Amino acid sequence: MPKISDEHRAEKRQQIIAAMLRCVERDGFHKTTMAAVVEESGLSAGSVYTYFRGKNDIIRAIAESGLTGISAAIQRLIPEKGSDQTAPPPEQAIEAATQHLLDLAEHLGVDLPRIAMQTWAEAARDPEIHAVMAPEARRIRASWRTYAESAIDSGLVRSDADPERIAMVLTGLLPGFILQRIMLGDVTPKVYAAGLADLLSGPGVVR
Amino acid sequence: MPKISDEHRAEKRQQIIAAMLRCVERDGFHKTTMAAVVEESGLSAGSVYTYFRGKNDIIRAIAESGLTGISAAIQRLIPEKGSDQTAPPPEQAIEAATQHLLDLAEHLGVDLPRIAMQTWAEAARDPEIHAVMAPEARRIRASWRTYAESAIDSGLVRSDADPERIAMVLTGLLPGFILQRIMLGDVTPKVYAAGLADLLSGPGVVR
DNA sequence: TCTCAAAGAGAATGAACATTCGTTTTTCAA
DNA sequence: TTGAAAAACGAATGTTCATTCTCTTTGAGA
Repeated sequence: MPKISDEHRAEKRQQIIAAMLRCVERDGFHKTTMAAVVEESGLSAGSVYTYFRGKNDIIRAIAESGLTGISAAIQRLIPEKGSDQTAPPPEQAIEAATQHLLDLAEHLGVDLPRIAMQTWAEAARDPEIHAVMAPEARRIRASWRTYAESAIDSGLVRSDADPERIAMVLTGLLPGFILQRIMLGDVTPKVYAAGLADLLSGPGVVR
Repeated sequence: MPKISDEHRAEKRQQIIAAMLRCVERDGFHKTTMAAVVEESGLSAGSVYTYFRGKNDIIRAIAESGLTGISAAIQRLIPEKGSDQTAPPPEQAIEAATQHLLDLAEHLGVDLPRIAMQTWAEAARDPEIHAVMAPEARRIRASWRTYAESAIDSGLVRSDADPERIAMVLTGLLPGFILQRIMLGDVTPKVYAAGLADLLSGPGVVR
């Protein structure tokens, strides 16, 4: 009985997802046709439908895998609890996070900013997509919160600061980076981080 | 010859745009049907098509009016050139800008964050929409840049800081606010600004 | 080697949708 | 009041698209 292994099944699903990602980059979710996904994947219509229940099922899969890994990348910036290492300053943390985003995009061979935009738009209108994406958003916020606590402990931020609020601001900087990449195309992790450093250094005297 | 005045024409167009905005809030651009816009507007299909060439034409009109007024609102935060007034600190500027966004949404009676998300997604995939939206994005950046220059002059930011970089960060905070409103729903202008204030105050000693 | 269940293919199907078109209603200059 | 031109209407149209269905191929186990 020729039955595909779970492994092969996962591979094929990935192949289809990758095909749809390439389409979504160009056309967004609702302007990509299944015919385009079929062609891009190199499979046939019938075949695609044996791996996914339908178009919405592929969209859900993309939303789920979405920005997975961003929260983990932020976690890595945070020194172990109880270690004597100090947290990096916020501008370094933001540079690392945005750079990680670009590296991830290059690794996947997709235009991550454009795809992120499409999935956020989908989350904004479809409660089901919102539900699958919200946990990662919460994880990203939580990672920044842990970072903020660590930054407070390290003396980088005043001790009576509220880590959750700080996490909101740091979380907010990422979509701002992505949107400006799309709309203006000129931001890079380095200059973005430098801007934050300028802002953070306050009215410090020059040299 | 019964011909509609330009004024009446503009009113009708506005009525149709408002109807489509209500649809887009729920369904996004490509899942709202013209039938839905027709019903929501209270007009007939034929009538809608005498005011707009087609669906894309309405989308373009929405993208054009988009976030108009945000850059102007930011401009208002900046003291007159040569005046002896000092610029507000960044956290106050961000609070005012985000609050203005929410006020504008309430005034228009629409869910501006959701609609902004949809238009950005559209800009990310359609060069024509990108082209009509980019100028306002540039204006917003330019307004923040002028603010940054003013903040430097006022001694709020170190004098060797680069105003363009600072503008990138401040510009980036707005979409970050909007996305977190959609995904997590908990940010408000006050707490967002307070988070920025915490971050900006650096390792200051408490009291 | 043979069998048969499952995978793959791609044409066919039917629903959904944007737009048009023929008709009716409204408006206003004469 | 009237007539003609424009606006409004909404059923009809033709296309596009997701999904299904039937047929063919594949390959693991007997």
